[in-house]
This record gives sequence, structure tokens and C-alpha cells, in this order.
Amino acid sequence: MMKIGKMADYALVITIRMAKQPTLLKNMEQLASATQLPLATVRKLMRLLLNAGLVRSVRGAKGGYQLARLPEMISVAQVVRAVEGPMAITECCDDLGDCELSGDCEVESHMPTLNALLEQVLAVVTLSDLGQMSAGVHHNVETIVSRLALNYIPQAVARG
Amino acid sequence: MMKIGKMADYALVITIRMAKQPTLLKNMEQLASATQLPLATVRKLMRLLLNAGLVRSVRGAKGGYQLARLPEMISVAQVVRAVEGPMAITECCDDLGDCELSGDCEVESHMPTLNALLEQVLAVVTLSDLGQMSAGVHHNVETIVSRLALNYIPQAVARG
DNA sequence: TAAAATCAATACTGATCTAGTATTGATTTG
DNA sequence: CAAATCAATACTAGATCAGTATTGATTTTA
Repeated sequence: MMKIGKMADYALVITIRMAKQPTLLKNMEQLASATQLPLATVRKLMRLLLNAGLVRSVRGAKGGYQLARLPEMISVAQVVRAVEGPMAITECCDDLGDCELSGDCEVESHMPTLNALLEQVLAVVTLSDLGQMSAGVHHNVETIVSRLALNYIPQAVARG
Repeated sequence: MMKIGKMADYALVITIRMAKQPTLLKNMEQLASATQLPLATVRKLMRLLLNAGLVRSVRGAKGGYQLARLPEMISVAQVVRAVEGPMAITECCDDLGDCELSGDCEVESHMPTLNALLEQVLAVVTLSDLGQMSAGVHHNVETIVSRLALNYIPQAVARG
């Protein structure tokens, strides 16, 4: 349940790869072979990442791509949003909001809240987090939860 | 980004509706008209919810459906899982795991962690939460975050 | 016991979405 | 000017998904 599209997944693979050597300029072929993704797919994704301002490009011979910020300053939410647009777990969270039930629907007001919650979670996980997570899953989740807590229940964490 | 399928959305609409009168037995036609959903769709969903043990059914005339537990004891994660199967934000989180990159992939070990995190979030939000959320989004998110914190950083919350 | 009401299960279809591809154009370097 | 590289658009085939139709099983009630 609740999938992220393959393209967004690939975008994470690419950006995490770039995060390993943030200063290096890599062209599309290098990125494609490093990630085992089709060149055409990489092309499409780099444009989206560029438009979102997450990577910088240098044109011409010897050109290539680079992360626009440090990996710690790029969230999973930003990468996924760059590829898939604004987060909307259901139609009624979408700006277009062409759900016929509108007005009559009883969850109308609730889903956006759930949406905001999930978005917050993805917003506090960065590329460098993803690059490091591996061993104790529980420990990692704990780290992220404390960040959320810092944002939402400061008094509790300040004492902890 | 990150959508929940319409069917899962509908399942939430239905169960939240049922949660309003947990003791009442409702037949499919009543559920369909109450939620404005097509009868055939409701049929399909009720079977899934039944198989998952989230609702109880009474056959024959005067039969119908009822939540199997109190709304506070049914999480959003359970409802969505009943309709869409195990949560897997990307293919590599799936049990089938037929991602060709396996072994070579650098995010392989990270995505399941992210997956687990999001699953935890949906697991602490219940039907009665959704039924009440509405006004201050920030306040609601705060409530959920404290529950997460309770599970993962007990010492911080115990003092808060 | 027969008929009506209701849930149970399966199979089918049409539309939408999405991944993936091909092609052509623009910019920079040397 | 030629080679390398990024930029942008348009197209296609396949998969997924919502939605529908149909037939069968079970219980009540008159």
C-alpha cells in the first residue's frame, strides 16, 4: 500500500549516489551506469531535479550535474515532490480537488491532516540519512521520531 | 506524490462512517447511499474488510455489517493494508522483491527503513482520530507525534 | 417450506496512468 | 567549426485500477 512511483524511487537512487561525492561533476552517462538506470530515464529525471533546484547543471563539454546543496539539506520529500508533484495521498488533498463527494464527504476534512503528517515525516529525512540508514531499523526510526518531536513537542524533548 | 489508491480511500470513508454508530448493523445498500459510493464498489470493499477481520458480517435478511472492534482499536494502516496489501513504498520493500538492481543497489537497505517509519505513522492513527480531526491541523499532528514519541523515545515523553 | 433479503465470490472490461523511448534542438568547450 | 553535453517535446506499449455484471450461498420470515 501507499507506493512511491518508480521514477521518484530512481530519483532517490540517483541523488543518493550523487551525495557520495557532492563536489564531483557527473554527466548523465556516468550517472546512468553508476545507478544501472537507462540513460533516457536519467535524462528525464535530471531535468525534473534541475527544475526543482535540487541539482545544478553545467552545460557543454566537460559539463554535468552536481547537488545544489549539501545532502543534509535535501529532504526525501523534496526529491519525491520534484518528480511527482505536490503530495496528495488522496484526491481530496489535491489542489485540483475534483472529488465529486466534496461537501458531502465526511473525511474531506481529515485526509489533508493525515497528508500533512506524512509530508512532515518525509520532510525530516534527508539524503544523508538515507545514505547511512542500514543496520538497526529501530534506532533509525527513533532518530527521525525525535526530530519530529523537536518540531512539534519541543518541551518534551528539551528535557529528554 | 505518494498516493493511496481510491479503493483504500473509499474503505476509509466507509469505516469512518461505520464508526459513527459502532453498534448498528448496516447493509450494503445503506452503506452505499450513506457514502455516495457505487454499490458494487462497496461490495468489493466489504469483502476485503471482512477478510482482514476489521468488520463482522451477519448474513440473511436483516443482516449487515458492523465494525469488529471499537474505532479506537482500528488503525488507518490496518484499513489500507486490508485493501492494498502489505505496505511497500518501493518495489524493493515488497516481499516479492523482484527488483533487478538487488545486490548492486545502494538504497536497497534504506528504503525498507523509510517504509517502516511511514507504516508506524499510519499505525498510530486510528479511525476515531480521523473522525475527529478537522480544525487545527497543527494540533492534530502534535497528538500523533506524541504517540510516536511514546513508542520510540519513552524517556523524553515520560517527563514532558 | 418457499420466497425474499442479504452476503460471498469470481470474472470481465474499459480507461487511466506510467514507465520507457526516440528525436530534435540549444549551449559550451577546444 | 566540431564534438560533447545538457534541454525539451512528443510518442508508445504495457500495466494497473476502478468499476461492473453475474452467479452462488446463507439466513430470516411468513
